Amino acid sequence: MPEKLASKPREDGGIQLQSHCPLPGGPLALEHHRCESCNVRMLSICSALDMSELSEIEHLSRPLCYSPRSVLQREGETSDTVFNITGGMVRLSRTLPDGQRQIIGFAVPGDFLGLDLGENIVFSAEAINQVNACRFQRNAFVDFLAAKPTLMRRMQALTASELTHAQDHMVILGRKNADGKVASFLINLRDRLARIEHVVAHIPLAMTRQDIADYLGLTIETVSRTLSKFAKQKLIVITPDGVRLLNEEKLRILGEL
Amino acid sequence: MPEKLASKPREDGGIQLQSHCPLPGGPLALEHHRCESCNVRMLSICSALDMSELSEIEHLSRPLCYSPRSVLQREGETSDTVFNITGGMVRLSRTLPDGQRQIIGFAVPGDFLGLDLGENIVFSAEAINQVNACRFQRNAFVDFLAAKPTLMRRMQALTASELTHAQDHMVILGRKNADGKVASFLINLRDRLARIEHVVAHIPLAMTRQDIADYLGLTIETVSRTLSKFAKQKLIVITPDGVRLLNEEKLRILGEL
DNA sequence: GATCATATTTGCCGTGGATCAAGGCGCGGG
DNA sequence: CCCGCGCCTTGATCCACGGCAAATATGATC
Repeated sequence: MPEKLASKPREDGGIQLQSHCPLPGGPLALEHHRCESCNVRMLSICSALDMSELSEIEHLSRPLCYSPRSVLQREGETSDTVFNITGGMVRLSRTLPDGQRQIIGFAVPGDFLGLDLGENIVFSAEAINQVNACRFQRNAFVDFLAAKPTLMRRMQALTASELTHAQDHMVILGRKNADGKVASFLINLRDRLARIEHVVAHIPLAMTRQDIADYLGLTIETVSRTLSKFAKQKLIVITPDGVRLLNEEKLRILGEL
Repeated sequence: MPEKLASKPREDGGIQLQSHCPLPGGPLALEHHRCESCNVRMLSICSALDMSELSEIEHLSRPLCYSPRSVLQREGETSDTVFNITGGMVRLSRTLPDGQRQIIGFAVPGDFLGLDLGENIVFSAEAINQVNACRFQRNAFVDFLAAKPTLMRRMQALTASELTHAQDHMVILGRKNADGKVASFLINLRDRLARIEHVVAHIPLAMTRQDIADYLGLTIETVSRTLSKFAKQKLIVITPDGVRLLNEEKLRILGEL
């Protein structure tokens, strides 16, 4: 099952909490916002910092903008940077020797890339739509971390929370049928976006059907059929750039098995 | 698919690195070993401690022995303790509302239970065979942690490593067929046990076939059939208490897809 | 050693989701 | 406006794995 690379990503729909950056060709540097007024501060590791620490870390970070389909880090390579995602959506994936892909998660604003603080990259991270991120030199970040116990504690809590989330996903992959997988995907995504934006009526699906399939351990056809079926059952409405949930209760029940 | 609870576990085969404890009925207190001479010290979080810190933590820990099928912690409940596993094997599992079970991992000596440091237990932990563990009061442990940055750093590294391992397992669950799942299970278990004991000729399978199935997202019949097939192909030999790998190379290739 | 309980294996058959194939849709470029 | 290229959908068929049931192995108890 060789990967066919998608070529024209959607640039719409995704969550965007920060300013725009117009051009492709490597990440574009953004003028520095004050961390103080960062919209994802309380969602990210930075919530552990007080105002003075915040201005310290501001000097360590480089706010960047990644265009759709650009790569933040590539599995198997090494990297000396870590990221704090502040806008857009990032696809995190691993590839099997035979080319099959498993998407292990979608990073949204507030998420941190590089929790393991090691130089070896174990999963790829690609911008799905326009992505804003604060980039840090890993060494500088580690040093800063060593000097700020509350931040270290926050990193630990975040990593543990990611671990729990990974376990949730194991349950989905190992024990749910196609309906259950797609239903819980929609519900989970809704809940996640609700923590960031507060508009939940419409769920933008910035990722492709193939991405969803690779996330849920299904094929693109099964994802498409299942969504069509849900639409036929009046559980959702499929729009050009996402879905609207009509019967969240029923979806939640479906998602339980 | 209601769970039928196994009733008579094997008490053999599993890894045992610490002393024996004869009786069931709640965990049995063990005389305290010196942490200094603990056989899993360098595998566990304790590797971050120097001799003086080691004797400090020794006073916080209670070495216990759990009999097969006893429960260290139960999903959905709360707990004020955390564990360092020093002997035996522990089954970590989650249960879906409809009773289906997903085993999210098998803890072996050196592994830590309670990485999230929260009071809510998100997965059950049950002794598969006789298990030895050092138990800590969570509050006391957290306080100790706050005073020992190197230990905190070690916890973080361990949590991140668990996260990576969880991602590996997502790939297995989402993208591998039955042969690939069973083959990588055997190879991974072998590699893991090799880090602890150094005898690798024979892999003891302390867990039941049902456990393996619930770990790999398969049914017990498929696990059994696959193992039989591997045996017929001379890749393994099935013994009463485990398997012996005959053709590790071929298994490794099978495990790649 | 006989009995019993549970775990495991094996055969048979059904099905959910994969695979193969054929359009349809949306969008950017000429 | 038309064309071409991906993405998405839908239908038809296949097959790996699940579900069921019966046979067998293992180990515990008396």
